[in-house]
Amino acid sequence: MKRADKRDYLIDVAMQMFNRGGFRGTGIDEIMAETGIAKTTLYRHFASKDELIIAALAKSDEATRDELRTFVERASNDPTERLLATFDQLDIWIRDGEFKGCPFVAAASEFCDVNHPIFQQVRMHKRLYLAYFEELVRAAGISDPKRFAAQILMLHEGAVAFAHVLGSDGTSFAKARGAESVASIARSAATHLIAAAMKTSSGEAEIVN
Amino acid sequence: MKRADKRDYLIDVAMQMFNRGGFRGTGIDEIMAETGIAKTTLYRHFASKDELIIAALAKSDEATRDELRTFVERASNDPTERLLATFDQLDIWIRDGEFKGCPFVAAASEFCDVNHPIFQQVRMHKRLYLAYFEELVRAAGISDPKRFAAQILMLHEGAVAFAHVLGSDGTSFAKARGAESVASIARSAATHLIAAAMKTSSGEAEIVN
DNA sequence: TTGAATATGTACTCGTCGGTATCGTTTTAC
DNA sequence: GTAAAACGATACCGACGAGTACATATTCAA
Repeated sequence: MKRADKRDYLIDVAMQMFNRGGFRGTGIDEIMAETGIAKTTLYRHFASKDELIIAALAKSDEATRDELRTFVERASNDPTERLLATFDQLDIWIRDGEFKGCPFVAAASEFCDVNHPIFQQVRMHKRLYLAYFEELVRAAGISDPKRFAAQILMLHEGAVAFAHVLGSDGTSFAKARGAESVASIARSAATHLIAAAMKTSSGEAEIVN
Repeated sequence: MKRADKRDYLIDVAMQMFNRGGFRGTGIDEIMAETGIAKTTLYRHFASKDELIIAALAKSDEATRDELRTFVERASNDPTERLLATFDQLDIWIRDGEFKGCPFVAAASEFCDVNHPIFQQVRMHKRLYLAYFEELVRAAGISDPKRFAAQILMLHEGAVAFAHVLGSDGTSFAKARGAESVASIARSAATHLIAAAMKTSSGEAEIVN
């Protein structure tokens, strides 16, 4: 394995383990054991555990945003449908057996000092996510796209937290109510929000609460 | 200070510190230093740190649900207004300088094994929260209250995560857009959802996505 | 007042975890 | 083919954190 590949492999495995066991909860030694890469080598690639975490989050940020983007572009050409498609992708993520909530939110909880570089990394990720939503909202011709994008993001984050704690599959909620997934419930909420937003932006400016 | 009071004081201070510095991030020694209570005494009250955490979460669960309940009951008699009032209380919480995201969600991230008693405690808390929302939704005469309550809870959780990472005050979002708070944006979304739900439940059963 | 329960303080154990040092081996680049 | 860089293994360090032991002081009930 080439040097660069080794670095990438390290990042990938580490991210997976952080997801499963938390950031503070996953030790360097465990990452060593799992990857089969020596500690010395690890520390030649990353100056510290924190830097490994940051690198892992950075790569994950890129990857998830890319995936979302391509998923949305393939889903439809209609801007409104595209906005809704983000919930379909969310659904896939949540249903996937590895789902353990949003690792970025988890990182923000574990490294809760706002000035900590890891927290900053998380903030950057969410800003970019929000910016992408804003782009989609703008394309759909909805007024006050910043605000509406925030609402959509909230629905996403909420669905993730909900599914994480209450269980996406079976445990407590989903099973009780047919087979409707958490993400699809969020999607349905988004549908109503979009309908309402379309109505107000097509007519006169209207104040709703 | 009486024994029981000491226990309570311990729990309160610990919870505050967990909020600020995370659960794993806050050491027993720091709690000692902050409370002025000796380690021996602490361990006479709680068998382990985990039990202290569980006790702290349990008390916080009671307290927050009680606060919400009384806030809502004082806010209005109209069931719909009551549902919306939950967002006003959310607003107060988020704006409060101590806000660091939801400690329950943080706990679920840090103790991410689903069978861990701390995770279970978190799950229980969210179930109770959800049940209360369901109660409010039912009172408002909205159909499929379980589902709708889930949507409201998602909006809440989403607003909390959003404000935690992106900053409720100033940092990146709120300041840019006038003085509108994250919670009030979520509230506005809830308004639209309620309006849509009222419309469909007053007429014929209607399938919306 | 006296005895039992409870508190304090300090010092200690013991495991873990992040990070380093050393040294011999393998790979890569030219 | 050879030098330089990268890798692996193992042992190690220092810090910290959870939890205990123990000897002393304080409260409180009978």
